[in-house]
Amino acid sequence: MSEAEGLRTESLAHRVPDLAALELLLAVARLGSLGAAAREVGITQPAASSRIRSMERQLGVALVDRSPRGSRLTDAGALVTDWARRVVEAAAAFDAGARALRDRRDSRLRVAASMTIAEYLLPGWLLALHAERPDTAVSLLAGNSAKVAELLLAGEADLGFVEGLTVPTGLDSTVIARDRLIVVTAPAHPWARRRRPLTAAELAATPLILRERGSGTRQVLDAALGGLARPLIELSSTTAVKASAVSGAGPSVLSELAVGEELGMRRLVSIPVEGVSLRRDLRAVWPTGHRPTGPARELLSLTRG
Amino acid sequence: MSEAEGLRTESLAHRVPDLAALELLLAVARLGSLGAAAREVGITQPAASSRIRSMERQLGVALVDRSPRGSRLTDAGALVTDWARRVVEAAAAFDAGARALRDRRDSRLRVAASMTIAEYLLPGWLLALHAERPDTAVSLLAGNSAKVAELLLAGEADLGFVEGLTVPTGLDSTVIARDRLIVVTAPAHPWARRRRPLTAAELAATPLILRERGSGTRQVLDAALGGLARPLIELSSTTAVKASAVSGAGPSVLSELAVGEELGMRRLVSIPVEGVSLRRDLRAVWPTGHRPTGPARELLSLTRG
DNA sequence: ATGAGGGCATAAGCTGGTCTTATGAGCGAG
DNA sequence: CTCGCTCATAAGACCAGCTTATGCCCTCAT
Repeated sequence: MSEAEGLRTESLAHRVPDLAALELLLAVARLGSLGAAAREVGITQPAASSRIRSMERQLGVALVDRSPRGSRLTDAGALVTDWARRVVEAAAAFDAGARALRDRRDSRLRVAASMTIAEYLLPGWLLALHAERPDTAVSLLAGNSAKVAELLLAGEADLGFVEGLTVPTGLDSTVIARDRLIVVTAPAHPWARRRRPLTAAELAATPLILRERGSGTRQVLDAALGGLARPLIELSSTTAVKASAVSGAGPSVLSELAVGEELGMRRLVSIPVEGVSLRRDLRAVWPTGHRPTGPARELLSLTRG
Repeated sequence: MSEAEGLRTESLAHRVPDLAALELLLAVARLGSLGAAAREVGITQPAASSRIRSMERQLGVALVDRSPRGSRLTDAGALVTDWARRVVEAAAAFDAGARALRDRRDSRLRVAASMTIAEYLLPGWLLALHAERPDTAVSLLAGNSAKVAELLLAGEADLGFVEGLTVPTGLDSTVIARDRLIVVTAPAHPWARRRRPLTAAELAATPLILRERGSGTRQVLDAALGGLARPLIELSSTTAVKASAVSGAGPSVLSELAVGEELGMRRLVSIPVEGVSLRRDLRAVWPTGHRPTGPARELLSLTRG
């Protein structure tokens, strides 16, 4: 309670309305009425009125034009609503993922996935599946390729997703997407100012921030360079690798799935490379002969395109 | 209070921990200790302990392994944390945008931007700027190209961003990115099953869901088709157009910036087109002769790559 | 013209969640 | 063996946000 606390940069949570308020705002935008929005989210009209008002106070911006025949977003409100939609979508993905982690047993569809896929792609697929088949309970187990294969072969999972180069024996597969590994550095790194692409030899000769051996990402890189990748540090999660690269510890090689956000915000920059193929296939896998049916087939069809 | 209410699908806000809890989880992941994380976010250790515990109850998943010498994430916890990070990042973008809307006057940098750029790109740039120059207050005014030009020429904005085909007279500009308009439909639309690309003539002959005339998107499309785009409906926001297209009302033409999420989740599919260039430049603009300096130059350098 | 109905705002009171302080217990290092 | 770090538990205070009960404004239809 000291005075000094007043000077701290208050956390996001104090500056950003909570999810209930953001959902309410989206409902107001869609329905054009505070009362109707209140009904939709299951609160009373005065509660909605007060919530929107306190959100406007918090943001310091008028969001809705109230009139005796409804409420419309102001220009600023429309913009805020669009940004709010992205927060709510991220929360929906979080929810879809968390449900799948919880619904361990007795699920109609048990999925095993590699970390990168579980992290970046699966929540979206689960949302899409939920939109089409709201009552399909899905459970998720995450692990490396070997673990995914083991679960499938033991009958403890119905459908798997892997990102390595090889398909584990005993499994059939189909390619559902392609991924590309890219070389990234912090913007301050000398490589960021190169005018010519990096050569494979240069890449192989430079110590890199890498995932541990055995990860799908590392496998692909080692294969592309002929088993030569030199680690500067080895870290056990993609997130740790990214954080290290952003902080300028050195160059790294990461899936473009993992670094989209960082590239967009220029926390990392992509370095062109020539003479080496860093593409890899993302595959759905299942025990040989047991073509996916039912919910598994449904999910699979959502992932292809 | 009827019993039936217990059966309603509870809203996201009831199933997703609030932002403060998610930030706390990220701090625990980074620091490896509940107490240290508590200090970082400015609460006491028991509060952090209880918050994490109730989050675990809410999600039905154990997130951290507690030990007398620290706390580490479980496997499921690591996954949840990665999903949480995306929610927090979306919230940070929301916050950056909202601050810019609020800080109207007396800002060191006044930005005017077209809707699409304000909606999809600017929050990320503002976050990056804030990371490098935490004390730069930025204000944002959104409008169409004409409005942006007007603000710049009246000296009410320091830097503008537009997405149209032409640069308004009296302004200098530089291309900061390229955008592409793509033809999209709901997955059920016949076009989604075509094997050959759409021709320009087919596109011009088909009524489309479009933004109103005068929007940057519409300008580009009209120019590419020779002024011929036929509207099925005209809507005044990108969001409304997307919603209409997702619902299957018909094909639409939208910026790839706007539909990334929808394509990823297969709520929309992209239809290849031949014989027509739907690329457009995104430009930073400023009054002729007044090259951006100071914060404006800083922001500009973040947007280029 | 006049009432019905939908829209929003305000006031008062309750409730529940979440924080704080205070304390205890496990483990490791000096 | 004790200090220092970890986390857990208990008790009480506090505050935010909800509901219920109103009232006013505007529009539309009778």
